[in-house]
Amino acid sequence: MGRSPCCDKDGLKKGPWTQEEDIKLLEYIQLHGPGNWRTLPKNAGLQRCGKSCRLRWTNYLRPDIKRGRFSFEEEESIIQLHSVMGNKWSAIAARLPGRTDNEIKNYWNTHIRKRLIRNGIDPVTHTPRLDLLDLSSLLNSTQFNLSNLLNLQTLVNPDVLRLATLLASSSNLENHDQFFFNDQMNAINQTLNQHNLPNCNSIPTSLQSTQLLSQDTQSQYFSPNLVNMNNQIIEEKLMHPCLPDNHQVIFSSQNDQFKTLTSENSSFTSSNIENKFNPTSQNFNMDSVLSTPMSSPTPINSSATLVNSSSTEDDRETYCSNLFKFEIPESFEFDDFM
DNA sequence: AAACAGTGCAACCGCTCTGAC
DNA sequence: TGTCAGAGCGGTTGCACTGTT
Repeated sequence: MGRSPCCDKDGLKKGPWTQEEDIKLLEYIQLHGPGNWRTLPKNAGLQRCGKSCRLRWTNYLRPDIKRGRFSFEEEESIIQLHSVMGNKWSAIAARLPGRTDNEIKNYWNTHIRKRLIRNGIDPVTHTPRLDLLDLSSLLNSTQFNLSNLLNLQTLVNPDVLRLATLLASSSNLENHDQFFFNDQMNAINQTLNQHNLPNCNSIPTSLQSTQLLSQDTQSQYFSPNLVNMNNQIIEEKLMHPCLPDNHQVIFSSQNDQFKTLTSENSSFTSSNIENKFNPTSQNFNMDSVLSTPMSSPTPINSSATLVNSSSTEDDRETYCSNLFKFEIPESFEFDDFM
């Protein structure tokens, strides 16, 4: 059973490639182009398996390969894409110019996966492991009674999420933090599911609540063009079980696309109503929601550490850990919030 | 300083899948 | 329909480097 090997392995070299071998392979491919890997080694004068040549080319010698450390943006993209695609490394690599599937896979296994685990996030499901979450400290706080909260099923969805939203927005989360915040939102929904509560996916909508956004802020988010474009884009109140009456959503009636808060370089559209409020949807982009400047009606401290693309491994670790530590100030009245 | 353990990464292996013929 | 080459994937190996004892 099984197919014959791609080439006769006897006498073929294995292990690290030498500079001479690289030059031979490069020169041959420059003349004839990549492909026909079975005959390539012989024609190029290489004592290598065709597959080895192909891997050497695709993973190292290709001119568009980007070497060096992954930037934070790349890392963030990998996590985001992995949450959607799983271990489809080539598909992920196709969206990261200059990076190979093997490189991404290695980086995932040696860095990202470990970091997610350390920070209580399941690297497979991308949902925080609630048993490890510091959110438990919040739930166990003297001002927070989970059982009381769970009895208020009509309020729990939008308001718990509003609380999380407030915490996040007041933390001035930047792009890096927002991605992990997205995972936390999933965890909250997971908690609701565990208690047989309706899963509320109204996070983007909650962020647009008129309770949270001043008129000025709203006009800042939604350009006049968006609103007045021949009445093709309208403001509409969607019927959603999680939404209080004053929650509003803006979407285009022309192409049935949801228009949400846009940051300077990202916007979120969705092709149908169902996806509009589903943060786990492939089309959902938490960045576009959370990266928008927002007023913070309840100043709450956060220990989230801002990290830029040149941050160190320790920095990333710090912000990952701190992201799960919502610090509730003494002055914060949970009863008032509820 | 030496031995050892841990880590990161390039490369490989064995297998499956896909598309062309 | 079967065969084959190429592509892709998960897992593993080997080695260099670094940190710890």
